[in-house]
Amino acid sequence: MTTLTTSGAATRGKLMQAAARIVARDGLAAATTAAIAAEAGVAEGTLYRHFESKDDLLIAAYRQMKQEVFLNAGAALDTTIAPPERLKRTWKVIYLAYRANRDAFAFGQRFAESALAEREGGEAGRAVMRMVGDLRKAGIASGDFKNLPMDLLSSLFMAPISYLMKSEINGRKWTDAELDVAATTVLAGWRK
Amino acid sequence: MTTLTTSGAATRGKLMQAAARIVARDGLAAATTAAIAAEAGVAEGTLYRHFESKDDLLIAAYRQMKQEVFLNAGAALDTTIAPPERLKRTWKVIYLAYRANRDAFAFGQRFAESALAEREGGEAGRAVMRMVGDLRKAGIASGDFKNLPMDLLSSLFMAPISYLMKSEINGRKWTDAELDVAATTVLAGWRK
DNA sequence: GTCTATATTTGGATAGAC
DNA sequence: GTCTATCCAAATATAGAC
Repeated sequence: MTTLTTSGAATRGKLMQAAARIVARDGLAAATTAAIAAEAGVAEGTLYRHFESKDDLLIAAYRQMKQEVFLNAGAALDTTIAPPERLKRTWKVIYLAYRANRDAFAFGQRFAESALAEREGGEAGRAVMRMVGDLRKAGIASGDFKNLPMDLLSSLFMAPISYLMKSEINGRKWTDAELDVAATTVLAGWRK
Repeated sequence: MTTLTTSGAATRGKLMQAAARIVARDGLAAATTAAIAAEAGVAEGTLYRHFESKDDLLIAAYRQMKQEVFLNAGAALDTTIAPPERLKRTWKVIYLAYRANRDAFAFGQRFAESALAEREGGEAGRAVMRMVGDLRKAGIASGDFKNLPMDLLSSLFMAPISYLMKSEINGRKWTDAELDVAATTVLAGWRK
């Protein structure tokens, strides 16, 4: 069994959530150590018991968020469906995962455009690449997709997710039909 | 004729360029007043003779950059071409405009993800909207495009520009054929 | 592990000479 | 209009009691 001092791990999680929430709401510059600690309901000094620096905290929060979104989305997928339809469904599942957690998305966007992203190393993006790679392989084997490079397909896949979500954060709620247009557009790019 | 004290306007421009360059290279957090002044080759205090605050300087730089890219791109367009082909060419012209000035693009991305973007008000995006609106109208009139909302079309148009340019900044050079795939994908989304 | 100070640095912005 | 010098506030990180 674990020890009774489980509060440590809980505090770590609270700090990551607090940081993500502040970045999503008010931007990276607003995520000061004081603000993060206050939002998490702990003292400022406590932060340094769990992370070596503020940057380390943000990087950890980013990796965890990415993993959650893409692991959950990947698990919900039926690999027996034909690649074209599967591509569209995958696209939509990921979109809806972000919609269900806008803060995670907004945090990710802001983090990715910061200088911290370079320090992160790109490990967080690996889950995406694996998912795109699987889809691509299946679609080429079935003769449905063009044999295009992974990174191009990945860009065409993620780009509308990002742009449509940005609009949602600014108050635009896309209808299901509009999301279908976007998913179909992605498919058109991949299709032979 | 203008007066002889033309150096004022020149200094203003140097400050905006310096700020954009630093943000593009090292991120928003690196664009301190000290760093901007040093990069521009002027004293820190001089900045406040030309802008009320650092934020005002960044907002001015952002607006000017957006205007330049989209005015130049729009001017290069032949409105007699049929909408589908015109859409693809417009997409490519804007892409190449950003490629020719990666710093402008990187600066724009980082600025747009900062809290400053809210203060900017969205004026910078109006040039894009007008261009998309013109294209959309022509394509619907000719029966080539679906009657979809402006903001959806605009998102589908800009999204791959953004994602492909991000890759280029990380060292990936897209071939002309690959750019054509992206432009054709956008067209597929718009097309009836 | 968490808290309450506190040390130290750096940031944005201003004052006043030239 | 520009520079040098400086003020003041805020931010990261640490020390030490509980």
